[in-house]
Amino acid sequence: MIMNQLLKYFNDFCSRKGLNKSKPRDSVVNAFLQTEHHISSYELYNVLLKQGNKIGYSTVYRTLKLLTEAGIARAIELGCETHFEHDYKHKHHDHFVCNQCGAIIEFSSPTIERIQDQIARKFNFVSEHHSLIIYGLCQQCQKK
Amino acid sequence: MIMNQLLKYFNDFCSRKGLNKSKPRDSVVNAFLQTEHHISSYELYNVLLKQGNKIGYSTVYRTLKLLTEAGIARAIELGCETHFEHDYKHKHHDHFVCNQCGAIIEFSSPTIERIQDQIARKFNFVSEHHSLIIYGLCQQCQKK
DNA sequence: TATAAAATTGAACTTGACTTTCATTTTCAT
DNA sequence: ATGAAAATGAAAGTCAAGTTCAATTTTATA
Repeated sequence: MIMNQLLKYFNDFCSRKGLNKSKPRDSVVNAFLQTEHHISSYELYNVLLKQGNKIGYSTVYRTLKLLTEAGIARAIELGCETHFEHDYKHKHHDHFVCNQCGAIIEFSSPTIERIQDQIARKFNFVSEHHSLIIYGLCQQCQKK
Repeated sequence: MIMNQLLKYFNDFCSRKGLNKSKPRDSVVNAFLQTEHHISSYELYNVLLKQGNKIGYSTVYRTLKLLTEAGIARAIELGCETHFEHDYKHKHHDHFVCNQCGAIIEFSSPTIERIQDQIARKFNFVSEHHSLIIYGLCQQCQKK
């Protein structure tokens, strides 16, 4: 999806919520939409500072929360740290985490999704969402 | 496995590491071996206090780390809190977490394990361990 | 456009889990 | 028994997350 469309989508979402416009928030939204893959709130905050924005961490934090609420960002709990990635029209996926270099690699498997649903049903549990992280060694680190 | 055997196993582990014996540590080990399912370090600490033990949180924390190192306890990251469960000769399993009441329910599925290994291989990733948490509603909370 | 009410910001603070530090106490080999 | 080494636990330090509130910015209305 094109960034302008996402921007409009988010602005509409904010209007519906009765929120005012603000430059700091816009800069966070833009920076987030330009990220690839995962980013933590602190990482995004630092990206914004490096780009020369005058911004506080709270605004980054709050905007990421808004983006998540709007369905544009998706929060992933990695240990104690939350990472955010694009959600809108991106299908669910899971993650490999390299124990050596910390790389986070996405993957998705319809089979795993299906089996998880089966198991939840078997245990009379209603599955709402899930988190699967496979820890190990990425291709680069195996060579070393 | 019988508790006395686990105790011996742990004491041998400590001997090999050149650790001295200590009463506070023993009380933590005993309390942990008597738990069922998951417990956080603070929960275990409170159990010990309620039982009338004079103990500091650090000792509980350090002993759980030792137990994990020995392969008797297994650490599970649940959001920001680490829970510990019995590991020795207990097979790996995953968890449901109820979004309503917070209940943690164990399940295991050889199929899921197998497919995870397949996928890791497909992505040239060496799987060392994994964490799968399915969030949703437990049986009780569905009724409400 | 001017103004006042309402929303937003961001520095600082609070929280909660985890981890370390270090003076005191306990253990253990001699 | 005694002294070196290890263990303890109160207190302090981290780190990310979440909250507070005075100051600033935005917006609706005059």
